[in-house]
Parts: sequence; structure tokens; C-alpha cells
Amino acid sequence: MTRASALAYETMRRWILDGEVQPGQRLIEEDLAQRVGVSRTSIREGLRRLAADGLVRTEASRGSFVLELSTAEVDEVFQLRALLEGHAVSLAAVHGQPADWEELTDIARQIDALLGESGLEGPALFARFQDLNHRFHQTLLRASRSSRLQALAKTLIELPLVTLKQHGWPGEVQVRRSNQQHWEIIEALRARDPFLVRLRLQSHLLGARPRAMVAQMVPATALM
Amino acid sequence: MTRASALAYETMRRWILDGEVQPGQRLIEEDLAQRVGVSRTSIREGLRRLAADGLVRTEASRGSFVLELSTAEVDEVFQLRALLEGHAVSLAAVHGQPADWEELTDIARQIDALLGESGLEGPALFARFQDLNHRFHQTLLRASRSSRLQALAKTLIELPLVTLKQHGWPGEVQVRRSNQQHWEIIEALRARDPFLVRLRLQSHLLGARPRAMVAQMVPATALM
DNA sequence: ATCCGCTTCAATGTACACAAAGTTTTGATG
DNA sequence: CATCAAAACTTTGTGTACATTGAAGCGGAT
Repeated sequence: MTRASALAYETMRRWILDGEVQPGQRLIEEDLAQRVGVSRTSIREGLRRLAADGLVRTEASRGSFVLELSTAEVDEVFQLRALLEGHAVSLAAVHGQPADWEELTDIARQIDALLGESGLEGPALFARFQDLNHRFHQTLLRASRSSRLQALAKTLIELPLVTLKQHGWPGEVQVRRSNQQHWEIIEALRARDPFLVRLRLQSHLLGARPRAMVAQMVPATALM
Repeated sequence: MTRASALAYETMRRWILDGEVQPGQRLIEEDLAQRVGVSRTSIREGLRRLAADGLVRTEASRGSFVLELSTAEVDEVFQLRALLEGHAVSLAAVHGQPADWEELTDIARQIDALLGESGLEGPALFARFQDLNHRFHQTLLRASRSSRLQALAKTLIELPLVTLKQHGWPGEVQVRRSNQQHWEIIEALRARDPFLVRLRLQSHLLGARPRAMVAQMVPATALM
């Protein structure tokens, strides 16, 4: 995959993740080709990659549609993330290097700094936090030294982003609590305690689900 | 995706899983188009789907290559299977229906029947067992009622098949032991015991790894 | 007025042709 | 004989035209 189809893929991916196209919306190849400025061939290739990522669903001879996620499905994704990322941090505790802890520490510091800045509110705070938080979790995955696990989790992490605008932004309080948990995860990693770090990461993820979802929770015994 | 590209995908997929093309082998689009009897366009679409499944790796402007898996990577895949399928059976114990248990029982009976047939040896026994075993695990996944989990595990299950011919066939003794464990898994499901069934499934999978791999094992604490 | 079937149209699926990139061969030069 | 560069060739990437399919609109019959 080179210039044109990569451009198509990345452009459309951004549109979906940034909410510029709505969940459930039909994507028409000809339109996309015009808007991105490449041929339908490259658009199609991009759409297939997005389908593989799970960000669009393609029905034969009927077109492609932006992913829609019900609340229950978002919850399902978070549970799977807890499972996979829990395993990842557990591996990270064994195989990770001090350089990994440094990187994580750096990100956590930047989030703290964010909270220190006065005048940073709602959408702006959220966007910056979102980005740093994403990097934190990616770094955790990389520290597991398992590229396959990393790939599996990466796709899951992105899915719920399509519905973000519907859930509203988390408040400053929640960001603060979230980063507190990041510090605790780093601590458990430095101690190289695979059990503790797994539990802390799973609490972190399952506790972070949007409030509306908690009602849809599957019994806890099912996750473990 | 309709006739031509589906044909391309399924044909090539079969070639890879049946070992008719070797791991690491380069796949040339023009050749494939001729052999399958469709245009390069459809071949390319098939190749992209195979890449999404992980069965081929595509390098930009350089071509597509059949997946190669080192022993360590096969082991990694089995560990991830243990993680995901362990979770799946745990969910199945909660959400599964009697009809699911019946289906599993039926498959286990067929495997027993296979062992009863005299004169069934090496390759032939293996092929039949392989198929039934695959159906057993697919049924378990379906019983979890989590389509996403099912999709994730499905791709993992197929990966090690590309190297099967290198590992040789399991003996009748191993098939017998394997199916004994299937019966135990069914028993735990009927009892709706999510913990026990998870442990039994994980033992089943990790114990079934080819002997050569055991040397490459990651410490058990890391899996949990 | 409603339902069925036909026509029309819009969008996807497939093939092919040309462009770009990479690899191999060949030949000249030290 | 080895090395490097340029040309020829092979293969992948992209654009465009045509085929097929599904959906929507129209018209007639009951």
C-alpha cells in the first residue's frame, strides 16, 4: 500500500474517529474519491482496510457503512480490552525495560501538567487528555513485547471512539482519578508484579466506562 | 464482496491452509489471477482480506508472502488462544444453552467414533480429527454469545495451520487424550462453572502444543 | 386506492490498460 | 576479475471503462 491508498485510508479513518462522518452513515465510493482526490480503486482499498479494523461494515453489493456501537457493545469492547491489556501489562511486568517505565512516567507527568494548566476546559482538555491517554496505553502494549497482542488490542481501543461525541466529555475529576490510576500501574510495573498490575489495569479500564454503560454490565465472574 | 473476489479469497485461503503454497512463498498477482481464473483486481481484494486475517503479509510495492511462523510465535498464538477462548468458555458457561451442550456432545461422540474405526491411521485420522476439533472450538466460541470475541479467536485459530505439515501428525494417543478433555470441558459447561471450564480449556490448549514448543514457553505466571 | 411488475437509475463489482517502483541483467571500466 | 551503473524486464499501484446488481420510481390492472 503506497501513496494514494494510504492517503485514502488515513483520511477516511480520521473522518470516522473525529466524528466527521456519523455512525451508521453510508459511504459512497464515488463521493469519497472526489473528496479525497484519488480514484475509486484506492478508496476501495482503504475501505477494505477500515473494514478489517472494524471501523466500517461492508455489505456485498450494498455499500459500506460507518460502525455503529450500542452501549452493550461498547461494554463488550471494554471487557475484551480488560482481558487483553490485562494480559499485556502482566507480560510487560516480566519483559518490560526501565526505558518503558520512563516513557510511561513521562506521559503521566504530562497529564498531570495538563491538569495544572488553568483555563483548560471541556473539549480542549479532553482532546489533549485523549491523546496522552492513548499514548499511555499504546506504550503499555509495546512493553509487553508481543506484537500480536498489541495488534489485537489496538483495533479494540479505537472502536469506541466512533461514539465518543454521544457520551460527552469526562470531567476534570475523572481525568484526575484516571491519571492517579496510571501512576499506580507504573508503580506495579516497576515492582515487576504481574498479578497486581493486571488487577490495577483491569480496574482502571472497567471503572472508566461511561456511566450509562454500567447498567448493561455483565456479571463480574464472567470477566476474571 | 461477491462472486469473483470471494472465489479468489476462498481459493487462496484453502491453498495456504492446505499447504499447497509454502510459508514464506511469494504470491504473484498475475499468476494467481490466471490460476484462479479471475482478474488481478479480484485477486488483490482477496489478498487484502488474507492479510487482514494474518495469513499473508504484504510489503508495499514488493508483493505478498505466505505467513511464516517461528516456533516461538506459534507458542504466542496458543497463549493468546488460551486467554481468549478461556474467556469465551467462561461466558459460555453463563450464557450458553442446552442446545449448545448437545452440539458439543455430538462432536465429541463423533471423535470417539473416529477412534473406534479400525484401519484409520496417520494422515487420514488426522484430517478427520482436525475438522471435528475445529468445529468443537468454533461451537464453544459461538456459545459465548460474543461475536467480537468469536472473530478475534477465529483468526488466531487458523494461523498455526500454515505450519502443520512441519509438526507432523499427533498420534492416536494424543487424539484420545484431547477428546477426553473435550468431555471434561462439556461437563464443566453443563455444570455452568465458569472458573472450572476456563481452567480446563486453558489446560487443554496449552497442553496440546507441539512438543518442540515447550522449550520456548513463557513463564506460567505471565498467562494466568 | 393498493398492489404488482417493469423500467430506470445509481452504486458497487470486475476487467483492463497504463504508470511507477523494484529487481535483475548486462556491459563498460578500473 | 570485480564493481558499478544503466537499461531491460518484472511486478505492483492506480485510474478508468464497462458489467452487474440492487433500489427507487412509475404505470397499469384489479
